[in-house]
Amino acid sequence: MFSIGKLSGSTGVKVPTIRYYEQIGILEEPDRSEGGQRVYGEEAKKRLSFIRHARELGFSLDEIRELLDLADDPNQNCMAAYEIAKRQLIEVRNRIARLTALQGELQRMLDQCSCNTIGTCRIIQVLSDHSLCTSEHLGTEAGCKAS
Amino acid sequence: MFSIGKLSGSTGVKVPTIRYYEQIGILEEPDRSEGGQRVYGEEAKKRLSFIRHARELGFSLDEIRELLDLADDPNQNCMAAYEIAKRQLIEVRNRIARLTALQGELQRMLDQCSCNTIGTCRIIQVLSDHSLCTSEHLGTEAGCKAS
DNA sequence: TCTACTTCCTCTAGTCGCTAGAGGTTCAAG
DNA sequence: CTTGAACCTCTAGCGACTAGAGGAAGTAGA
Repeated sequence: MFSIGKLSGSTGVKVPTIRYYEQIGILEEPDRSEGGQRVYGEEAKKRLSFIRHARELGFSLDEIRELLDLADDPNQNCMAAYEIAKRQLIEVRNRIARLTALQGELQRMLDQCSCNTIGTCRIIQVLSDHSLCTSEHLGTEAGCKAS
Repeated sequence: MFSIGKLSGSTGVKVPTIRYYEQIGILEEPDRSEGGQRVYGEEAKKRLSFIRHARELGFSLDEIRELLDLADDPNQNCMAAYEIAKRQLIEVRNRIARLTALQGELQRMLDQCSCNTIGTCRIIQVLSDHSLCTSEHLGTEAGCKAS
């Protein structure tokens, strides 16, 4: 029996995130104390750990919802889980490929920069002119900075 | 002199995205036709191509704003641009490292799955129990599926 | 028991980089 | 002159949280 803070501490999932998971329905509504505060048991902890681990492995919350449904029914065939994981693996591979192309391009940019004035700066030049790039780095691999 | 549609076609940036860039101030407000429609010149096209290319290379719009400011002043020292690009390269390297760990873990999960029932499914087991993982895959590399 | 302090509650709004849609106007071709 | 595409503004939504306001509940020490 723990409070949301203890649950957070023991799983590494932040308190507002736990409440968010409850809100979107991937975590059950827990019992409440007399004063109305959330009280969790072991089952909730297991479920939250599962979610956290799956998030770390890059699964979306929708995929996790599916995986949790599967996990709740131990007699089902696990082909569906296999498919979800396989899709994720392919996704990860693609992202690695795109990022590797980016890495090469960035490295080349930096290598060629002699750090004089902006007017002659290779970095600015390359950004201005895609044709100066060697590889294709076309993936939309942008805007998802890890925190 | 082109309309927003032509600009979109020649740069590969979608029309609403161009308007969005204007709204957040990284693209100048263009002249307007008598009827009030946007009319762009070569300069806008160059700037938008720059933005697009930088986005492809994974820079955030804030970083692009900085890079554009730098590009506008050709006498400045390009150290600042170098730093921005270097930061980005480090970021990309980190993401590759995290994703590679994920990839390994997912692969291992799939390899061990014999596809019987959920009750014995290795995928579900691994997700339930982090200690079954070999490598550390702790990065928050989640939720940013490429489109 | 009182007090102080931490933790908890709900609610709303913001993050990033767009994307979608409503409801209306302008433009270009035939 | 008509048609239909492209344009306009505005608001709201996506995913997965994060931040903050304003207040209630729980807990540890005096």
